[in-house]
Amino acid sequence: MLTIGQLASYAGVTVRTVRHYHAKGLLPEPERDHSGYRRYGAAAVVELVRIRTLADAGVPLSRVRELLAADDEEFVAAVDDIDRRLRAEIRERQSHRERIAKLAAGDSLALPPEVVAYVDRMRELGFRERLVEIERDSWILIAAQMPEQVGPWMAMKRAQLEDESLRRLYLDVGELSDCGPEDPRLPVLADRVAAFIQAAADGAEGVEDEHPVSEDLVALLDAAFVESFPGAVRMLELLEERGWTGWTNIRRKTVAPVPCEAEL
Amino acid sequence: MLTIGQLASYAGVTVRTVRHYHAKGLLPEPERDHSGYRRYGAAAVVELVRIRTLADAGVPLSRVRELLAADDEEFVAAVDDIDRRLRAEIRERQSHRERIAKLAAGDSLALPPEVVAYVDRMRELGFRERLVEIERDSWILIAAQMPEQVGPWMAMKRAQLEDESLRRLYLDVGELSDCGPEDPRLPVLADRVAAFIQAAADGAEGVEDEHPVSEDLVALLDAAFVESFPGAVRMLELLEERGWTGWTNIRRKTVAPVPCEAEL
DNA sequence: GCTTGACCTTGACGCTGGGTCAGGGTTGCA
DNA sequence: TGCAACCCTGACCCAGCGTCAAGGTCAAGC
Repeated sequence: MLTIGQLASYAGVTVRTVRHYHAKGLLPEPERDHSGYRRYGAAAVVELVRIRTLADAGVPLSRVRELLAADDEEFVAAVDDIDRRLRAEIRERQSHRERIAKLAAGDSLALPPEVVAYVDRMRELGFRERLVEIERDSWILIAAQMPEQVGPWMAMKRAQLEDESLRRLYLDVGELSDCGPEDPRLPVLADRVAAFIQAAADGAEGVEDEHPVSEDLVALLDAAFVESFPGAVRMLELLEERGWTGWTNIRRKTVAPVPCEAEL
Repeated sequence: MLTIGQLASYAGVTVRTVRHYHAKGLLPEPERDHSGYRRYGAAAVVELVRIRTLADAGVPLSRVRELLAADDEEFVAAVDDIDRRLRAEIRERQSHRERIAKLAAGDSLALPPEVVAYVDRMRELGFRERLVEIERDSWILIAAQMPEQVGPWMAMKRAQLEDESLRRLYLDVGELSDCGPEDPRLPVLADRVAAFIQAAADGAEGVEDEHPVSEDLVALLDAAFVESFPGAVRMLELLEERGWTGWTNIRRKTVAPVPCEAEL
């Protein structure tokens, strides 16, 4: 008669494993001797080896019992199923390998390469670091929501960067990073932004947005802007005074009807 | 300000996942509002997307924090490490696929093909099913302990099967499957076995065992024999009377010196 | 007879990455 | 005012054991 340790060593597994198989009902609990020790016969070794043969071939323990009792046809069907699972797991790891290799190859985290090029160009052109960061983070958010739009949109942005006057305006927006809410540069900047938007709007009257972005995303990007710049809230107020609302997607303010006292 | 559900949906994960990341310290716990709800800013979405980017590339959560904070060099080293793990996992599944395919191709469980051929031949020759089974189980045990020995040894056993007189003896051993301990066929069979072993021993005087088997394994195989046949114990006794001990590996009995009364 | 070390016993927690209740409070809209 | 849709914490669940804790048992050596 064998003790659990002997059984385990014959089958090349640990004692814990044997007990685990008992608990799972894979291997029947044997008789106990007078002191409560489990005592096994040779047949238990055979059973255990058969279980390990399946387990070592990637069969989940939950299916081992079924396979041990299966006839040929059931066995082949079950094996088919398990093989499918194995292939799926392999494909998964392979796609993981590809993704992680791309990350290591220099993609900044969560950023498509076009965006990396864009923020690099911003740095070259001397944009304030804070502005570059908010831009990068914004694109992380955009890429997460609508990855297919990033490519064409990015091309447009890059072109804007190379436009002298626009770039100068945008460079100055970077000064927001050290403007408090009362900074005298804010109204000046708001004027320039409003003028630019007005010109753009005039030039594109009736033209739909090229890059339709959900309200939610716009709100999120505006929030990111506000979180990043201390002067951002004041800037939004100044733009409202000038008839514009929002930042990410600046629009003409629709004048909300002020309720008359009579209506209250 | 975002609720946890909004944050989760921006990042394409479940609420449970966000809370899990809080618990693991991957994502900092945000402020709570007056009713205890978590309130997130846009920066949290960015962080969460970055975490998911790594997780989706197969980075274990336990290493995500490290990678988010890593410089380029550390990042590449960590990625190398993770890629190694992924490759190892892929190799593992591939070997699982091969093994399970072999099992489905007809290998009886845990049996090398030579052994399958051997037990099939036993059935063809009309051996008792019980004997075939104990033979098969014995080979499962042997293959588990010393797989490399199975091939050559099996060749020898197959040759023995084709030896007329030996086969007849072995066929009759199969009758043990319905012999009680007092069956009159037992002494006759024991005589025949003893005679055969004697002859074999005479022919191989001084020759070492071709197939050295550990004492433990021999004991295990003997135990399997005893478990399978009700008459096995009696058979062993009869062989002892004839000067032999054991079954799997029958040897001349070394006569233990009987203690004289004077010595007690 | 006593000690020591190697076994054995049950019970419980740990790992991964969340899923899925349970039992309760909050918010927002009709 | 009610209802659906959120939110909260706490807890158990999956696989396949590893590992510790706290205690009982066995064989051997002194």
